[in-house]
Amino acid sequence: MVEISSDVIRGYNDTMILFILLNGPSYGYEISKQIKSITDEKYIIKETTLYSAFTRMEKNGFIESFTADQDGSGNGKKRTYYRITDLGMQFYRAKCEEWDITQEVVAKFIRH
Amino acid sequence: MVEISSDVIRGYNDTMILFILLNGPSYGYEISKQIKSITDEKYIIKETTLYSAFTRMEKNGFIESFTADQDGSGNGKKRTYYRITDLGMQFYRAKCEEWDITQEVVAKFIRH
DNA sequence: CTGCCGTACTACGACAGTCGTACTATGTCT
DNA sequence: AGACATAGTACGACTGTCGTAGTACGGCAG
Repeated sequence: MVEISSDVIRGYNDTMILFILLNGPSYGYEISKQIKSITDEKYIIKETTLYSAFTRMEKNGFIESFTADQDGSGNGKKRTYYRITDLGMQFYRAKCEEWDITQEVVAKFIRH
Repeated sequence: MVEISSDVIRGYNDTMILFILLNGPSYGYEISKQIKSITDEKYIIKETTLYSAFTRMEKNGFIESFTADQDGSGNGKKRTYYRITDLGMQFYRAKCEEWDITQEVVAKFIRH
């Protein structure tokens, strides 16, 4: 099993998180599980990486946080949810474009 | 013009350098020019990044250095050349495989 | 003959993002 | 009672990249 090094994904963790948030607000644990399942467990984001990404992206205005109950039962258990902002959308789209170029560039140095 | 962020390429600078060295020994300045021309100036490696990559890769046993004249004239002007080692070859091949997976993984989070 | 550009580096410190480790706390399953 | 999943926070270390600066030589223009 080929491991993806963090130095490669670095700079795309934010993009992955924002992608999940395109489908509506979500929270840490759920997002990490989704990334895991989308990639067939090929990439598992570390908790610390994830939560520090939240802090950074909220500071940058790419996401907004709010707290809500775990279920609709109002039983008091809270979770921190995140929602993508317009600025976050813009950033996400820019990253997608950048990815195309990056792919092209790196491919020139790959030989099989 | 879309700029490639260093956080994306990070972890592939070494691979690029090794790719150049597949065609035989080379040295810093020449390698940087080749990367620039191969990528149509889409990616320009910083000098400091390049030379610190040399140090790191030599320590890791991926490359070997030797000094030689600038031209064949033996006029005393020296350059530091680098040659890829067997271990470097192995590393390069592993990185190529890793790239395939990475591409696949990241693509799942890109929407156009 | 002076200054600038291209070549070919080295040194040093700053910074950002990731990661290891550890800790808290609740609920459920066995 | 203890393990496991959930849902995080705190803190310090590490790595690779980058900005800045400085050295040194050769060639060419003005």
